Amino acid sequence: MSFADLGLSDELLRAVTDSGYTEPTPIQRQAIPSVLMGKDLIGIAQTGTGKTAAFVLPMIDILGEGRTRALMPRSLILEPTRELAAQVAENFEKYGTNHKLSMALLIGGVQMGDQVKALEKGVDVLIATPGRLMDLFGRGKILLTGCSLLVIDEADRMLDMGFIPDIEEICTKLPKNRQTLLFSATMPPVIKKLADKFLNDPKRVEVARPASANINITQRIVEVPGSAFAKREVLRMLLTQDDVQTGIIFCNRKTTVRELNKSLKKHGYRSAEIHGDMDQPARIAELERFKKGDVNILVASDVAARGLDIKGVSHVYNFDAPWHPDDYVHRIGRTGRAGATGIAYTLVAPDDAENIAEIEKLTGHKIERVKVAGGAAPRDTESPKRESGSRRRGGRKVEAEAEAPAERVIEAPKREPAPVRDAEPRRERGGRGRDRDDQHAPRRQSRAPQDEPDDGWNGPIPDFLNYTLGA
DNA sequence: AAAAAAC
Repeated sequence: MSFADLGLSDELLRAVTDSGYTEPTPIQRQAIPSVLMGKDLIGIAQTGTGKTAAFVLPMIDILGEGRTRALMPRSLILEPTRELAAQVAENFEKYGTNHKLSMALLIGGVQMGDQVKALEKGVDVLIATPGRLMDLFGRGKILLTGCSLLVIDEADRMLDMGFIPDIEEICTKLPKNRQTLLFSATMPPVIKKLADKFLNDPKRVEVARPASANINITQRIVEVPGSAFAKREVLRMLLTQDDVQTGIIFCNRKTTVRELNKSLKKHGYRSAEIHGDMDQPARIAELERFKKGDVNILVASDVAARGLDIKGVSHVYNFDAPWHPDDYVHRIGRTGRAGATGIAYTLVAPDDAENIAEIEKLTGHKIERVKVAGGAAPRDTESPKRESGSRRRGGRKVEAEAEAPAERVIEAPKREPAPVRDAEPRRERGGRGRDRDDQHAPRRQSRAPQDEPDDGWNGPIPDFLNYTLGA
């Protein structure tokens, strides 16, 4: 089965081929022909399954066929987050290169001016988050009566975020006689009711949850003490031990994201951060730095957990075990994409045990526990020669994975001794090749005293390093 | 409990 068998136009097939895709995914195979026939659709699927192309491709052909000059928007795609909306827009550009479709990306956090201008010129596709769409609608800038095609993406996420009333209201502003596609990873009753209300005899398409099915992702749990300080130590061990090309580290809180990123940068890692307290341009900029490879580590809140498609993410770290098991599935799904392999570590403090039980119940399998061996390393290595910078960053395996097959042991990287705590963090004395970091100097000046523990080895050796951790 | 989303 190839894309050519799905009934798509030649121009579209060319764009797909040029993008490097040869074979449709299961959801694309099932959904595309029926969407092309104008049927309503419920897709039980999440990103990573090829869901986006499953609606973008047929939409491009549908809109391309009925082309008159678009005076009013002819289709609307609703997304829960700005990032996802932007990503769908990218898909339209990529696959729509051979069509002359116009679109408007209507998301918050950015100036309204350009969006209004696009709307005034007339567009074929609106890609929007609910808030900004409602805002623009309220200001009389959009007429939705020409939208005969509606996509509600990530409906369960919309529910989580309290968008369902907005969605319902938006639905009533669209013509009754339209085609509606609804995608959701799960089908809670509220979503089922929404579908019953706004879809007409939909075709139902379901594909396996990638998390339970994706054998490309190696999942591991590392048990750690509860403190953020200890977690950061273990995380750095893991980053050093593995050859982390591109990694995303998820935290449960925005404050943790900020603290961790700051800490990693202090330790010489090239990292960026993304969370909802940053304005949109900053989010885009950080994401871009990560995508381009200016940095290889992205510290993120759950704003980045779902749907973000970044190529070549080799590692995902859950700095905190996520509150909801679904989020675990989404987070680790940032790696192991498109047939690649990936590794997902979850740091589990005593408090996180409950969350882990939920996760294992959901995914249906027990996650392998690995140990971080702190051993006697810190004291043994008390040699002033051991300067640390390049070693930590090198990404070489500190320790071959020598261990009993049943139980992997991760050795603590050798480190410099812990001298008396001094006010001036010692790596700023130079000699560690961190000149590049000097551009961050202004930020250092404003360092708050409570940031001190970030400095890891300026303080006393943490007790936990003298034990073997793990189950 | 957290994060997200309009200004």
